[in-house]
Amino acid sequence: MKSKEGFGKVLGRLEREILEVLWARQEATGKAIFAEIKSTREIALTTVLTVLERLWKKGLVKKVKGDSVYVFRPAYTKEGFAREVSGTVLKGIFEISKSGACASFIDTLADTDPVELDRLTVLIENKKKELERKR
Amino acid sequence: MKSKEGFGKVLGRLEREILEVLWARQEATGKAIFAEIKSTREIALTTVLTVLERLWKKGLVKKVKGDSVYVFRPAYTKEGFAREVSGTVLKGIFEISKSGACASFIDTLADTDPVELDRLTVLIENKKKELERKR
DNA sequence: ATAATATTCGACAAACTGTAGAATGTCAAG
DNA sequence: CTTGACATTCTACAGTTTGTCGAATATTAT
Repeated sequence: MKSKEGFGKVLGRLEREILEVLWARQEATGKAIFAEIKSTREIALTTVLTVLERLWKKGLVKKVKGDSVYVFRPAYTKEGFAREVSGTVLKGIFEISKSGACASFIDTLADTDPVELDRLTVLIENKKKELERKR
Repeated sequence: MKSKEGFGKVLGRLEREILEVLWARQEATGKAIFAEIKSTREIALTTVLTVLERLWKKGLVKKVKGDSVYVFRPAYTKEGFAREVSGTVLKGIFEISKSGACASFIDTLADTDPVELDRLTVLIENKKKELERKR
């Protein structure tokens, strides 16, 4: 299966770069973010500002007036964001095939970081207990 | 977190509908697919044909000349497709946050179908054994 | 060869993302 | 209060993706 860009692309390249900067710094001005990205590749300040604005409209970053300049912050932690997004995506994929998605999940995890398998076992146990308590 | 359309949208609405028809039928002519979708909502034959063509270009369906008419087939099983796609998506999300994605995976699964938790435990055990064998 | 059918082409609209210059707003120093 | 310097927003365009079809072309059957 090819598909150049990959399916379920979650964010655009620049959007992603910006969020990564914000997650690393907790908060930053548009200019600071611009500077950091600029150190990597050619880009205009307004480009960064525009995308920040879009991220704000999407509710992914917060914008607060600081000392005469707006300061941006991520609206979600990396973990929270990954959680939300994968929740959405997985729900969609489960609709297509739960078993396929499960298999792939384990494969991908094992591929990426086998140690996580143990942690996952624990998560499952906890979840089971949690479900039982509710019952 | 809002985001009207959900992140990681895997396929467009019509693309998805068409694939679902194909997965259900194994194979079908464009016309047959058109008829099925038409029974649900107003749509033109060429619209369906065009999207079938695009799915073919993406490598998601096969197109074979049958008895004077092209017959389409899914290029992947539902399971295989879900597997591929979730592999891609998850790899991307893991890059953002493995723990977040794992947590969400368990949550979503427990939400959708708690019984699967046990099956997942088995999958993990098998995967661990497989990894050990390789070592 | 004609009429009926099937298939492909070309187009347009609406989102989404990247890109950035132009216009406008703000605020402090003179 | 006017002028700069800097900050922010506006407007615009290009490229991609998906949905949508009519028109043109090709194929088949009569």
